[in-house]
Amino acid sequence: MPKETFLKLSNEKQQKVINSAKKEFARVPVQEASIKNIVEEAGIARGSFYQYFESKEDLLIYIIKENIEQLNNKLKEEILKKNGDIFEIYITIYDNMVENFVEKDESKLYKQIFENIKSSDESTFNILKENGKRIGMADYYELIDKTNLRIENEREFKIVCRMLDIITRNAVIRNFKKNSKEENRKEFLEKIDYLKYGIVKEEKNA
Amino acid sequence: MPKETFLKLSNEKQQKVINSAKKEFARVPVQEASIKNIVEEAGIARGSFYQYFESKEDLLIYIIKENIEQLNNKLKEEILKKNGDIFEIYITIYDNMVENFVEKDESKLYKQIFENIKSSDESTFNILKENGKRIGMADYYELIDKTNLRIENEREFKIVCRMLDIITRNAVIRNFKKNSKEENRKEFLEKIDYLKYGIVKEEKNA
DNA sequence: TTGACAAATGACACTGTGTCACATATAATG
DNA sequence: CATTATATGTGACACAGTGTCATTTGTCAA
Repeated sequence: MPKETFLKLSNEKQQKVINSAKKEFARVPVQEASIKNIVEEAGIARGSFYQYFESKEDLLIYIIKENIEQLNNKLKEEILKKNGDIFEIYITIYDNMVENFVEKDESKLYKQIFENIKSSDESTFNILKENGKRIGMADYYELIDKTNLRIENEREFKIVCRMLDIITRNAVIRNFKKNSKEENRKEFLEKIDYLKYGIVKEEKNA
Repeated sequence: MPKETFLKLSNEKQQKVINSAKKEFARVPVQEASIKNIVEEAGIARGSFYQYFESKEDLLIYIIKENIEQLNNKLKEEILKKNGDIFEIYITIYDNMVENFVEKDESKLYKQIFENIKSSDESTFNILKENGKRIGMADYYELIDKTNLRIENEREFKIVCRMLDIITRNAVIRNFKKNSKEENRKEFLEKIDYLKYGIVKEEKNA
């Protein structure tokens, strides 16, 4: 979180800093982003930056946090509407992510963020984990209808969620590269279909 | 590739550079690795580094290249033994990767490399793509027995391969974090099982 | 008006980068 | 062997960016 010094600033000045930062974070991955560029563009002194934020990561998180939280809230609602169908839930997550991150003005900013998520990050918004709780399907165990699923316990549920997570994340990221939104969505649905019914034709013990 | 200046060096001196570099690349991700540390540890002048290599990435690729190529050759052989069973092939890839990268002395070096692969990298060894050809299952289309698979054409085959790729890569990476090799392998096999037979119990049109 | 506290500033010391003119080896030639 | 040519090694240099901190500037209450 920004220090209170920043929050006390006039909206106008805050916005100037935020905008410069968005521009810089859209240009290169966080690690390469330069505080120098941000302060120069915003017209503030180098020292001020450190009076406002702990680090550039602190600033980036602040910038995207609201967006992510909005999305999470929307998703929570949507999830309830899906009557426990885990596949429909992940399709909803996919659609909302594409809508929120790929099709917006800030697409370039999110392109940088998404494309630089490490394979080893289990949560897509790992960057937000310092908030305490990470967003994970695992919390929704009770909500999911497992009647017709080969899921016997919470451990198996988590494994399935991890698979769906990375397949979904990967499918979303494809949208930042290839531009045919329809083609990408079709491919994602095919992947979900494979996950549902398997790649093998015959029934397991046929 | 290193410049020929480097290749002309005595084995001893080459090794000194390689070892310092390995140490540095095991410490931090490539982007953070410092050429200063490498030259200081190796006892060569700063200018010499640039006479030997284009960049630190150039050096890193040189270091891991042999290892990767060895693994690839071994895998090519193994793949032929699997009689076109794509799932057995991916299990072989998994086992070989774990053996080659996780259980070796250079485990820390590969931990840095693997954990910092970006989600957007389609090929696990994207870093090697400048060699021209990337390693991809897609090339093995003809080799795979598709009799009992829900794969009608090359496009669908590629989709399946991409799913298997990221699930496998992710499972390998888990081994750098959690240490129970057995538990990780069991979980990977369960994922493959889900991919084969589906998460849903009933047959598709049941 | 003064004093006290908060905020802003940019010079400073650091760390690391890539380059280049020069020094030093090594090989080739008469 | 001396001389020239060529390849290799070197570290000082100019840059670019970092985080800090003593000092200046602004604000508001007494």
